[in-house]
Order: sequence, then structure tokens, then C-alpha cells
Amino acid sequence: MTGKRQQEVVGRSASVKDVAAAAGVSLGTVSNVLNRPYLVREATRRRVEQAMSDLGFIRNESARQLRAGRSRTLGYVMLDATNPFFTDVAAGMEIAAERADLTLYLCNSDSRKNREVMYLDALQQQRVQGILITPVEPDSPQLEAVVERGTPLVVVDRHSRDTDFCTVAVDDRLGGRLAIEHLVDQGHTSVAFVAGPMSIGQVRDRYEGAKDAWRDAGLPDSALICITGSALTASEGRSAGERLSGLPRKRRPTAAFCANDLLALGLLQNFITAGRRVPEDIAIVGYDDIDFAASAAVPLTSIRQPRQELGTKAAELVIDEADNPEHTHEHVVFIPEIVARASTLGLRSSLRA
Amino acid sequence: MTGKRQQEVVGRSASVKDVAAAAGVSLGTVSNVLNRPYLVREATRRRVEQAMSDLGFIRNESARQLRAGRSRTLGYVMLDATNPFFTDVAAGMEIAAERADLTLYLCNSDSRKNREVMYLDALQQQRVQGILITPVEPDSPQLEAVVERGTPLVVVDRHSRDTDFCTVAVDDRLGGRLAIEHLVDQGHTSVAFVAGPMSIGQVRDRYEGAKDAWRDAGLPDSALICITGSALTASEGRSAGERLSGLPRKRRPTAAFCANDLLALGLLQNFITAGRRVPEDIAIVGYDDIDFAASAAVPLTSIRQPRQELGTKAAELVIDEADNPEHTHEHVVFIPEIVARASTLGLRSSLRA
DNA sequence: TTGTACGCGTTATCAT
DNA sequence: ATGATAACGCGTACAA
Repeated sequence: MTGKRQQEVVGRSASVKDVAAAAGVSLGTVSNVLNRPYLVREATRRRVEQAMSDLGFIRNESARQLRAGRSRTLGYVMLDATNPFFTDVAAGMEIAAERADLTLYLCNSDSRKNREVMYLDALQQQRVQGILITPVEPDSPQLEAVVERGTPLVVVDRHSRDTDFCTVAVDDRLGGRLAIEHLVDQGHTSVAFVAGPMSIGQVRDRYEGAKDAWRDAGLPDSALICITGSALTASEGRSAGERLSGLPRKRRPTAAFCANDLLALGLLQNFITAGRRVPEDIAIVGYDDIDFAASAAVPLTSIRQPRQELGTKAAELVIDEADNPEHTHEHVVFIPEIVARASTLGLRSSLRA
Repeated sequence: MTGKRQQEVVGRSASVKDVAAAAGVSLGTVSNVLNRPYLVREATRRRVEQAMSDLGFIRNESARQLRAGRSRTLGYVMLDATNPFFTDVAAGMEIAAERADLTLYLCNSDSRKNREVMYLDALQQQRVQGILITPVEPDSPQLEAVVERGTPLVVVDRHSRDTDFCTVAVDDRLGGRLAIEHLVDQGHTSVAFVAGPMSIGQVRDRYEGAKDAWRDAGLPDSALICITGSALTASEGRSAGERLSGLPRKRRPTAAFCANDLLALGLLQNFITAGRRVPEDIAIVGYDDIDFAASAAVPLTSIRQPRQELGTKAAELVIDEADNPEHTHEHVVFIPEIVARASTLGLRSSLRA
């Protein structure tokens, strides 16, 4: 009954040393209770555990890590935490992390290069076990530097020319193809591709896939028009709607394929406000199949990407790279699928569904 | 030119010791270059910096922290990373964190108590400088334990009976009042409150505020009906729509106030699909003013909460608690405001706007 | 201006 | 079964 201390007052939290003193055992024994409890006699163990709870003892991860040389955490540097797509990807990573008993920290670069670099530094300084990232720019020296320093790294939802790390992405070219094939199936012979910014690699890939399918259907290039914009947002979708409405009736497409769902939802809103009917006046296909696509005023046909699987696979790959000495880099490409809803389905077709 | 080493092969990354050897200086000099560069001669400093970059040296945060006793990071345990409201709050925190030169890690509890506890543990083990949290349950022993152990803690977007930590929230009662006052202004005398789960404290507060305003307007309690559901989601909103439509025409309210925007958007979708007009057949007010509210098929009137300011203030409070010995706990309550849009504004009113 | 020795909390090894 | 001690990488006081 003599060893008890209440040194919380000092501010510095209790260490194994304090626990040892409180329990009247040596420091090594406390360590054994923590790491190899089977080596410690029942009674002793209980005494130590009691002391730990009395003192509010919490292991110091820094000290463990300094000793062990590696940490028990993963970090995901995400491009945009407010985009549902990426939070769903993150949710997939959490599944794999939990399974491997690892902690996952989310870092939001907000598409800003300097923030991305800052988080990359912080994670490396913490000696995290692995870094997942959807980078602002997939071919950057900073990513190269991370792998050179030996931190397992996986690039998510982006392709890269770099082969020194794993990548996990979705086949955007196929996604574009699926969208157009569906519209062609529905009888459309004049379609607009609402692109957003063509500077984004994925947008270009989706467009390429769309063109492939268009040609395969034997339709003329001139009947697949491309409308570009400055961002992948709903407001850009609305202004794309203005531009479509401005076209002379003869040249106006009967369908639009949008590079993502936000564009598609903006477009939809614009048409409905203008008194047009979807899909009768214009059919719309989005991309990503975010949750809101299904609950839009007219439920949206969209290209679904396996967001969660994307995250899970990516996390599994970093973990493998960290654990498995035989690890070899993989470039995983997932297959998107089309989810057909009212925004493209006429009455006849929906009877089939 | 003799000291250079390439011991990256070993896997263990370069330490100050390696840098010192490579630069041909002592370990203390390297430390000075890092922490008090002004003490080091220009030429020496450059040599050391060169060595650091040659070796890809990265400071070991664990070692620093072990020495310093405190870390340079903050953690936010968020209730639901896929809810735009919380990601906006997080964005606000990032502003304050960046300003204080701190790193912010996001942790997603996904409304699961066990995950929340896991992250709380992890953050404490890392000895983070402070913890921000929107808890599953604001009055839990786990939160109490965190503050007892001396980690600065701020509860975000929740009230708590506990006074041992700061809280930052929004006046939900006032929000409810604003919504109803607006509807009464528009001439409505029969309104539905679409609640979702009444078990959530905030939903109850909003309802209370609504009732206050209703009575103040001299309207009978019976004309403000309450429709409950199991979640704050779009699909619950749709089924609330079904129930409203099922009411006999005489008892059917002319307006609905929804406990959040997702409910409101679901309700809106249901009515539009059924061929009803908003606001002519039914006016709708949402809550949160998420970005999508403005770009819905009928732009949604909503109660805006200062999401970002909420986050910034919360982060400032943890930082203060960590830095300032004079810190006293605050319970900050922000004021919501109404954003009137087409879903409640008839033609006459919009002329005024 | 530069070099040296010590301690932070934990863990593994060795000795008892 | 338990106790003593050296290391992990860094920062700091102090000595040179």
C-alpha cells in the first residue's frame, strides 16, 4: 500500500517506470505484462494491471516506435475530403486497416500541392508503415522520393508512368465505352460528352473510350460533340446545359454523357428548370454513381466504380509491401459497370428492366 | 570526400549520426543546423544540408517527440466522413491547424463506438497535442477519461453535460425557430416537421425551436404535425413524402420543415416524381445548407450552419488549451441563419428578394 | 563554433 | 518468474 503515486498533477503522464514503482515490481515485469503476459504470474499481473488503471497509464507510441523502428499506422493523403468518391475509397481502406490491426489517418491535401507535400513529410517523419495517396500530379519527384526512402507507397485512382510503386485504378476508357454503348443501345445517334477540364487524365480516358465505342457503332465523329468546362462541378454542369440549349434544334444531341455525376446533376437541374423532360428530351449518363445519383429528381444512370474495393485493395497492397519481402509492385485496374436508371430509360426499356 | 555513405540498402533510414559522418562534422552540429542554424557557420551548414539531401535524411518524429514530450499534431475523430457537413467542419479545422503549424489527422469513427474508442486510444498513445471529436455519445466516460489524463479535448457540434472540456455547437433551437418563422411569414398555417430519429439531441432541439415559434405565432399545436423516421437520409425523406401524400387533403400540411437536407431532398424528389409542384403544392425547408441544397431540382431553402467557423473555432480552442496555462473551458454556440430559395418562395415573395 | 554525454519510454536480452 | 541494462534517434546542456 505504499507505492501508489498520483503524479498526474505534474502533467507528464505515467510511464512504465511509474507503474513498476506503484505495483512494487521491476520495469521489466511491467513490460512483460504488456507484451508477454503468459510469462507473468497471475497475482503479479493483476497487481500491475491495477496500477496501470490507477495511474491512467497509456503506452507511449513514440517510444515503442523508436524501439521497434516501425509504426502501426497508415496514412491516406486524399485529394478532396469533401468529394464522396474519396471518402468511400477511404472507407474501403479502413476495412483493410482494421483487419491488419493498423490505424488509418486521413489527410486532406485539398488538391493543393504544398499541402500534399506537407502531409507527405509529416507521415514520413512519423515513419508510418505505408502511405496511400491520390496525388495532385501522379508523376511527381516527391512520390519518387518517398519510395526511394523506403516507405511503401500506393497511388490510388490514378495511373502513373512510374513503376516503382503500386497503383490501383479503374478502367476509365472502358467506363467511357460502357456509357456510349448504353446510349447507342437506346437508339441515340447524336451525343454530347460533357467533359469538364480536359487537363485531367481520367476525363481524357473516358472521352477516348467514348470515341472508341462511337466508332465501333459506325457513327460519324461529328455526331459526338465535346463540351469542355473548367471544373467537375454541378455549376459547370448547369452552364453546359445552357450551351446545349443554345444549339439549333437540328444539331442538338438527344443525350449527354458527363465526366462525373456532379456535372450530370447540374445538367439535369438546368434542363428540368427549363421545363424539359429527362430522358424524353435529353437522356443523361453520369459517372461515379455517387449516392446522390440514385436519389436525384430523375434518378441518374451512371458508371459505377468499385470505390470501396479500390480502397481496400490499395491498403492491402501497402500492407503487403510493408510486410512481405517478396512483394512486387502491381498495377491493379478495376472494371467499372453501368447502372441504368430513369435518366436514360424510356418506358419501353424500363419494362424490360 | 570520404565520409559519404549509401546505407539506404540496409532499409533503416539515415539518422543525424549518419548525416554527421557524411558531412564530416559532429552529431551536435547537425542538430544545430536543424534547430539553431544561426549558430552554425555558413559553409558548414551547407555541407551538412548537402549531406542530408544526399542521404535523404528525414527527422524521426518519434525521437523528437519522446524528447520534447509533446507532438505537433491534432486529431479529429469524426462521426461520419461521408457526410459533407463534417468534412466542411474538418476543412475549418485545417485552417486553424495550418496557422499554428500543426498537422491535423482525420479519423473516421463511422458512428461506431468501438472505432471511436480505438482512435481515441491511438491518438492518446501518440500523445497528440489535442483531440477534436464529434462523439457518438457526448456524455461518455471515455471522453471524461481523456481529459483526466490531460489531453486537451474539444467536443464539436454537440452539447454535453460535462463541463471539463470545451464544446462548440450551433443553436439548433434557434435554427428550428428560424425555419418556422419563415414559413409562417409565407402564410403557412399547417406544417409538418420531418424529424428522422427523435433520439438525436439535435433533432429534438430543432423541434423545440419550431414549436416555440409556432406558439409565438399563435397557431394551434395540432397544426404542427411531426413525422418521425429511422435515419437522416434521403430515402427516409422519400418515405416521409409517401406518408404526407397519404393524408386526407384537408389535413395535409402546406409546408414541411425537415431536420436535415438529406431528408428534405428525398422529400422533394418524392413530390416531384409524383407530379406535385414545389413550393406551390408544398413548401420545403431543409437544414445544414449542404452544397447540394442550392443545386437541387428545386433549390432548397435551408438553415445554414457556419460549418467551417465551427471547425476553426474548435481547433483554436484545443490549441489554446494546449498552449495557454490560463485556458478556461468555453461553450461556444454559433448562430444559424436561414437561406431562402425557391422551395419556399412563391412568385410574389421572390420579387421581393 | 563545434563536440560530448545524458535522458526521454519502451522493449529485448541476459542474468538471477 | 522476475530484475537489470542496453539500445532506438534526437535535443540540449555543457565543455572545449
